[in-house]
Amino acid sequence: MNKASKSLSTTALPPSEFNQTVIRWQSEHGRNELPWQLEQDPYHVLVSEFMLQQTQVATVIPYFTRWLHHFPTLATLASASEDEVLTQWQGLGFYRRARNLHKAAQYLQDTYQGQIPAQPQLLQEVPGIGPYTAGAITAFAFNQPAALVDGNVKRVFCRYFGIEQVPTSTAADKLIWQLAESYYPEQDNRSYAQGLLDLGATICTPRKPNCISCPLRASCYAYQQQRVDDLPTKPPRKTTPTKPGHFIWISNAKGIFLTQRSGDVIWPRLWSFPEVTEPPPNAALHGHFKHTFSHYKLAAQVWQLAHPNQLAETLSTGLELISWQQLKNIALPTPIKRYLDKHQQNPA
DNA sequence: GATCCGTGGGA
DNA sequence: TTCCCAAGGAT
Repeated sequence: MNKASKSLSTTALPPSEFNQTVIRWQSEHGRNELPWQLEQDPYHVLVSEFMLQQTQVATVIPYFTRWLHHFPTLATLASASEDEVLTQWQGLGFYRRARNLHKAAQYLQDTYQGQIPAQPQLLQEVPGIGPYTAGAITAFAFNQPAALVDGNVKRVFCRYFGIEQVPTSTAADKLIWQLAESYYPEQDNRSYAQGLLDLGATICTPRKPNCISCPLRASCYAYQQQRVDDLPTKPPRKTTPTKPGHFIWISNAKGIFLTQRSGDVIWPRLWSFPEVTEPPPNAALHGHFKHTFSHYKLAAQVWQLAHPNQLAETLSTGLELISWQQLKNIALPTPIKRYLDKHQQNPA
């Protein structure tokens, strides 16, 4: 017995009873009609898993539906342009996921003739697929045995097994993955994996879990010890800084001058007002907006200039005049899109 | 190991 | 208003 497992719950069910309990509960109370569950198409699972990375189901659903309409197959996605991909992703956030999904489709076309492998170690070679997504695709697309650990699994396991370490720590991550490897079933892993996620999303929630409806409560460490509100252990919270930002508004009757951002900044490869480090001299304030990211807040000021040549030499990227009509066909960050919607009526 | 990367909804 | 956090991965 290793050090980590010594302090774990001694009332936990053995794997076979645990996973059968989860499977039975899933068939009765789990989610079985999500859009990516309707047809057992590995491409649908692939797309959904990329979109669901750090993003809630309700947010993903409309994006997923539109995506399949626009890119119905892996081949259509692989042959699409990056701009087209980003336009379909705009507003969903974490835009690297979109570029990774695009690269993944091309990789799968080139390497496997468009077939998605059913083995986690092969899947992890695919751009944008890490340990969780590899297990998820194996389970959900192919109903094959594999472990998977996401935020739901971490929360359920921390409570059920009495894991005290902060779930984002390396120690907890290693322990939870070891448990996940020990507990998945050889048969019916799709229902088991879905059941774990469903439990975490609908019963074993971060706040006010509905323990009375949980099929695992009788053998759950946190429930028995009345420590459901203590586990998983909260990490120390950090304050997010507020950063100033300066954007430039240059418009005329035809359209507005925008720039496509570089690939290694926030909003990579999306279009926005040109951004500068300092307000330009003699510029009038056109407006302002605030926006909250995952790790900082942006307090933006938008400065108005009459002509693009007032700015050209201070910018690293080129300006393009985007017609007012074309705005709906390019990928815009949400606050830029919002600002444009607000000011486009009187664009002067 | 720590940081970066979006956005929206709920309490 | 503020804070939390969601089917994580890459660097």
